[in-house]
Parts: sequence; structure tokens; C-alpha cells
Amino acid sequence: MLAGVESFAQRGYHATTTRDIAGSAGMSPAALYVHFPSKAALLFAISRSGHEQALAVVQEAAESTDSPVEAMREIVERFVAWHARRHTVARVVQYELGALPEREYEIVANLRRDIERIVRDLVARGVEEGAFTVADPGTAARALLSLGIDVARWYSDRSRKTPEVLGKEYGQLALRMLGAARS
Amino acid sequence: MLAGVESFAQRGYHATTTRDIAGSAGMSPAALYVHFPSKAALLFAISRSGHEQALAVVQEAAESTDSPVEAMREIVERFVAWHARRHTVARVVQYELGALPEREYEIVANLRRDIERIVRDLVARGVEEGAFTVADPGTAARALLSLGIDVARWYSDRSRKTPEVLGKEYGQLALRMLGAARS
DNA sequence: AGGGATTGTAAGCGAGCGCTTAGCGCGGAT
DNA sequence: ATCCGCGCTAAGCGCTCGCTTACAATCCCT
Repeated sequence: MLAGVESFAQRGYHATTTRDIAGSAGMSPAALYVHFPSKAALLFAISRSGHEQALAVVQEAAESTDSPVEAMREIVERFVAWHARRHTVARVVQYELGALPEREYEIVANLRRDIERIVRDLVARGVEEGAFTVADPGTAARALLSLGIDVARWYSDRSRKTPEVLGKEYGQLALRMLGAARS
Repeated sequence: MLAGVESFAQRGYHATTTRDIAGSAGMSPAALYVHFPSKAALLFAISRSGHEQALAVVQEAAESTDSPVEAMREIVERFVAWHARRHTVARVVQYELGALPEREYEIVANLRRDIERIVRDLVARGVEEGAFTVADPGTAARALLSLGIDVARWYSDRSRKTPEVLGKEYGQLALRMLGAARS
């Protein structure tokens, strides 16, 4: 699986051959089929596990406090840091979705909807409580998630900032974006 | 080229066959090779043209006014609207970079650096003039660009908001993110 | 009207793809 | 001591890929 993550993240699913993965794992191509019935099944295993991790990160952050402002800060900080720290997995999670077979796609699409719902609901609650000021909670939630997701596209091990520092900075930017009072 | 954009945007470069493109253009596979020496050359033609358009959008927006705040509003509005309106081209531009041969990649990478530089310099100038308040102009510029780029990933023709409306909303969010006085 | 350039087609080549088959070595339960 | 089953390899099958070749129709310029 690690070899698959590495290969898919670097070259993309369709540009990766089963021989690439096997070679990167120090095995023969046939060895893959002992563990996964197909190349697509390997992608699904990686993608589902990655999505479950991302969802867990967001869920725990959302439940860490009652204050919408602090909860949102935690979500953005951890979500961004996760995309930076685990940027190889995150790249597969965020950008190889389209390569999944339909049934498998539906499963991870549900996990993605869960993530979006948590963020959208928290923005909406913050607006109701007067903590945030945004025109459209849906658009704001989209923008917040975009900030995190796009980190997977450009972050590399040679980036100067640590995932945690980047998370803190993005957390600040996000709260200001939401018009949070005194952030 | 249009058939190529459509195919690459929908399935990704590596998952697209020359027969797909030819079929979508109502031609035989061999007809492609009258116009482009290879599938990669077609991708490059699309990618370069798309990057040049995006750069032009940002450049014109940046030069439209002397005020950093208003210039940044124009940049984000137009950059976001472009990614929504031309989301098929934008998808190829933003997410099929890695499929380009090295020499061709360098050329579009330079166009991308131009775009980033304009945004980064404008953030820096705004900070100097006291119009913006951000900890790190580089990070802020990254975040601003991420907002626009990620639109290409999720925007579809069935989205409820028009590209222009979406641009206006993102423009507001962006200015608040930058701590712009009175936005 | 003639003729080269342009734009297309039908057919198919060599290579590399995902995946299968047949069989081997070895750790652990009996 | 035996032997089963798991994890693996070598070899290769059938297919589709990007691209080429040989040739035909059409356009435009004189």
C-alpha cells in the first residue's frame, strides 16, 4: 500500500503501472494480486483509508470545543496540517477520485460529504450565534475546504514551513475570512 | 483542441486515448497527427494557451488600478470567475501539469511563476502601504491562489452561482483574509 | 484547367498494459 | 517428520495503446 501511495501520488493513478508499484515495493508484479484483486482495489483501499483519516481529523477538531470560532480554528489548523504532513496520501485522496470505479467512488464521496457537512454546519451555527459574518455559509465552507485541499497540491517535503506552523497561519486567515469578531 | 480539452478535463490526460479525442472530434485517430505531432504536444498546446489566458486575466486586473485593495479585489474576482467560466480548460491547466514533458513543463511553469509573482508582490505592496495586515505575504498569496485554483476542481455547469457572482463573493472573502481596512 | 499543399481515412505495427497461471520455498501446526 | 497454506516468482496471454504508413479527397493559387 505504501508503494502504491508513493507511486499514485507521484505519477497519478493512470500513469502508474502495476510494475511500478511492485518494483517500488521490491516485489514482482504478480505479488500485488495476492493482496489486492486489482489495481483499482488498491487505489480504493488507499483512498478510503485516507478519507477516513481526514474525516476523523475534522470530526475530532469540531468536537474539541463548543465555541464556533475555536472549533473552526481547530478544524482549519488540523485539516491544513494533515494535508501538509501527509501530502502524498492527501494527493491521492484529493486528486485521484475520478479514477475510482463507480461503486467505490460513491463510498468515498459519502465520506467527503460528511466532511463538507461538518464545516458547512459549523459556519452556519457560527453565523446564527453572531460569531461569523458571511454572505453565504455554503460558499464560505467551500473556500475553507479549498484552502486545505489545495495544500496537498503544492506542499512538499522541501517546503520551509512545518505542517503545524502552516496550519496556524491558515487558521488565522480562515477566521478573518469568516469575519470572526476579535480573531 | 476542443475535443482534447473536453477529454483531458473529463478523464485526465493519461486515461484519455487518442481514439477518445478523435472520436469526440468526429475524426479518425490518425487525423490528430496532421495537427499535432503527439498526444503530449496537444496537451502542451492546450496548457500553454490556458496559462497565457490566466496570466493575462491576472495581469490586466493588477494593472486596472493603483490601489492595492481594489487591484486585489479585481484579481480575485476575475481569477475565480475565469476558473468557473472556463472550468474545463482550467482543470487541464491546473491538474494535468505533471503529464507534460520536462521541456514543455518548464515553459508553463514560468507562466505560473509570473502569476504567483504578481499576486505575491501585490500583497507585499499592500502590506507596505498599510492596506493589508498579514503575517507572511508568501503564505497569503498561496492561499489566495488556492481559492481560485480549487474552483476548477469543483465548479460545474450545474452550479447555482454564475462565475461572476462567485467571483464577487470570493473577492470579499479574500480582502477580509488580507485584513484589508474597510472592505 | 492543372497541381501542389492541406486535411483527411483505413489498416495495422510494436510495445507495454493489467492480470493470470503454474509452481516454488518456507513457517508453523500436527 | 510431514504437510498444508500463505506469500511469492517467472513466464506469458490477450488487449489496447500511441503512432505510422499508404493513399484519397478537397482546396486554393496561378
